[in-house]
Amino acid sequence: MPKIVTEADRQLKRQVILDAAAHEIARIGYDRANINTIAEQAGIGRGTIYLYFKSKEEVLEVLLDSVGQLINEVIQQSIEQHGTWQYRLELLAQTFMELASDHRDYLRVHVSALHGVNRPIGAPVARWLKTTVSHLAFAFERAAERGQIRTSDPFTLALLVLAMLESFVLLPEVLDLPIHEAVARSAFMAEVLWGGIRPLHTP
Amino acid sequence: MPKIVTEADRQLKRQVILDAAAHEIARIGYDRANINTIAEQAGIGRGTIYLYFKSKEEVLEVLLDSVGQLINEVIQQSIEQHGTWQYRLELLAQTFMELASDHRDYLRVHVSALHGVNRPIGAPVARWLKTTVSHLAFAFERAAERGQIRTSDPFTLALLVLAMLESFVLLPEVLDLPIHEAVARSAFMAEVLWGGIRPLHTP
Amino acid sequence: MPKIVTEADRQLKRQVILDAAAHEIARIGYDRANINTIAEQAGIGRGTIYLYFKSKEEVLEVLLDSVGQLINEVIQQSIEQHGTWQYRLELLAQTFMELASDHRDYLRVHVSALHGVNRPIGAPVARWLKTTVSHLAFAFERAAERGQIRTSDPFTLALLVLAMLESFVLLPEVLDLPIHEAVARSAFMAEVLWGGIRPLHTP
Amino acid sequence: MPKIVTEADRQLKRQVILDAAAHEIARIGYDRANINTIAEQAGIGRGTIYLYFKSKEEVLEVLLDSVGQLINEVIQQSIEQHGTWQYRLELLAQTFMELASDHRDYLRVHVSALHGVNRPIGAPVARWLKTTVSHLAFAFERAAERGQIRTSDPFTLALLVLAMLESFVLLPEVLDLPIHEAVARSAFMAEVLWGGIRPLHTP
DNA sequence: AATGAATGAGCTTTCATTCAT
DNA sequence: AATGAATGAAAGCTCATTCAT
Repeated sequence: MPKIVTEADRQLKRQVILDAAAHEIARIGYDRANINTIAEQAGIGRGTIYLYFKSKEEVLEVLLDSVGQLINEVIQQSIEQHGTWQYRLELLAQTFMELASDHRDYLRVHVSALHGVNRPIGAPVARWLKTTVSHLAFAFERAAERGQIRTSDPFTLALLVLAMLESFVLLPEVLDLPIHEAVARSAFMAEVLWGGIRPLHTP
Repeated sequence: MPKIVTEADRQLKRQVILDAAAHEIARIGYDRANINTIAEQAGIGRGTIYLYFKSKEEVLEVLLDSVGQLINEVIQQSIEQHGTWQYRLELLAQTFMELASDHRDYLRVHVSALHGVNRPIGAPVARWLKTTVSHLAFAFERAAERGQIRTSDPFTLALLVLAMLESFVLLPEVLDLPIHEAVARSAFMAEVLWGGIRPLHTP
Repeated sequence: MPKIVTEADRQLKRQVILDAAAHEIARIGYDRANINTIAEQAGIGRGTIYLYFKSKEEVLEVLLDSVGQLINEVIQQSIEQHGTWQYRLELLAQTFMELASDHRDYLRVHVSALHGVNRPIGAPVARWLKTTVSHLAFAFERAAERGQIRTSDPFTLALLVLAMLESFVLLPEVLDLPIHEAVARSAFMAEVLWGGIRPLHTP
Repeated sequence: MPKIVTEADRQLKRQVILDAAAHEIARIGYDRANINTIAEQAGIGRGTIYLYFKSKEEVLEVLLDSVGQLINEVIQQSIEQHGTWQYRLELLAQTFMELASDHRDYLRVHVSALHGVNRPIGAPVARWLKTTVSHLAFAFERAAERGQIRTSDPFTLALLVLAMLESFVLLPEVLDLPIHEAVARSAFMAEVLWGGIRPLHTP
């Protein structure tokens, strides 16, 4: 009888590989990240990676899709909340920061790919950006229609919000902040943003 | 008899090389950018590059320093203006957009290196960020002291402003805008930002 | 309780593996033939092959021995016939063609290994060639002594005959002939050959 | 000034590489032949080969085209001779043998590729075979029309002749003959062949 | 000063073979 | 007995850098 490997086992090992890959790519970038090193860090043989992924490129694609989904979920949950948009923005900033803290390597890879140059490999993240900006812009547009926020350009606003969020992933590295400090900063970010879009009559 | 090459000639050719390098790196990234292709685009021989730069890495370093200075000048000139901070922010956004439009390749390389992963090569841009954030934060702090703007965290505010500015390098890819449209978007950005930091008593 | 596997069962499964191997090797050659693909085509697991053969190399060896024996039998039966040598040659050509048609993959592998380069793996076929040429040469020598054919160099004649026969394995590929046409061609081959060695006084 | 390398220099070094490749491929076959070893035998660095050939596959293609041309020249010169066809066939056999002796590695590669299995890489030689068989068949057809030889199937006859010639590349390995002996054998081959196709009225 | 031919380290990927189940 | 997941040696190829000219 063959060794029995369930689909769950496969997914588990895929995750181990993805984690190792995220670590390496976050450290030295996709091009320099070495399949051999990734395998070592994943505690498996070099060839084993190719039983789980078609190529090095596919590892990155799955990685990016995975983190893209994570981010989308955070955004979705935040902006679908009941309550004021001030509150929603605070929540968005905070949960995004927590995500970045929990999955630091993944976020680094994501941001790196997003702002990275136009290699074919950047395409998936570019698509992600367009989609996510659109969703966010739509939410802003509805909010503006209802007088909950005030904006003349929901699309660009959405891009700005995403840019702010993603730039905060850089914070820990640049400022060497402990995590609770960074969370506090995210609150400030939400505050500035809210100031920029709140309806004039709000206090 | 050796050909006489003045320092000005050297600087000129260095610039030609840097332009070619910026083009290639903006296109496919530092790691994939090919010294041979860069030499061809610069119209010189492959080995000649090494008479002007120690290594491929040095080319990038000089490139990044160069664009870093360009950005600093734009920022400096904008925030040192006379007039309201609302005006200064508008000017900053606009001139930055013009810079991004005039030196698109350079800016792409800059943003890519800034958000890129932690390779040794990223260090120069990280230093640039710390310095520039500090300068900007200092200006915001002074402005806050004078009641020209309202902020509780000048440092983070500075980071937010830079994040907004740099995010606009993505605009062409995301929105496919003609340049005058993009400039208009920058005005919107300044508007939101100003809304977020203007003193409460301002109109 | 171990499954009981008789020697006959073993031989049967060995044959299945050999067939699959012949198919793959005939298609893309020994070096590129993939153990995994062979196993799939044989309808067994990858590791199972190693219960029946020591290595990939051994599979080829057995394959070559097997087809070598097949050919020898055809040759033996033809030249041991009663009747004129003209008849025997015709029969040889025809039955060889039928063999090539019935076991096309096996013959392709055989010819490929025979004319292939001097890898250790070619040794078995080289031995086969020496032996078979010798047998055929011996028969020609006896026939010459009895005046049934006329030749000054039975050994080289034997080599020529084998070369002609084997070259006909190329026929389908070169001429895209249907099988009965190819058989007709084999008759022509026998005719030319007979013309070259028949005693002068024969009609 | 760059190092000046003339086209003649290039061709010379290409030839050195081809010779080394022919040696290795004749020894262990195309698939096992190692670019590294070939480079070593050619006395150059590993990467240098790729300055002269696009890929390992191209090396083989050029190699095969080159030997194909050599063979074609020998055939052409022989069958265009004045004199009887008996003489032409003798000449053909002899000059072919000399070719095989002068360029043993090249001929081994040629024959190996010709009888090798249907890898994409075999296509060039298959084309060569079709063309060359056609040419030869055409010559035989004309000769038959003029009553110089007697054959009912020029095409198959041409294939037979080529098969005989190529089979003699195996001679050294099978018989371990010194070269003059091998040439003598080629005379025998021509003799048998001539016997098989000479017009009935010839002596 | 300028060149581009030459180099070899280092990369991704394949695949015969092993072995726990 | 049978399996297929796991392995790592080995291969082709790219490219930053050197250096003879």
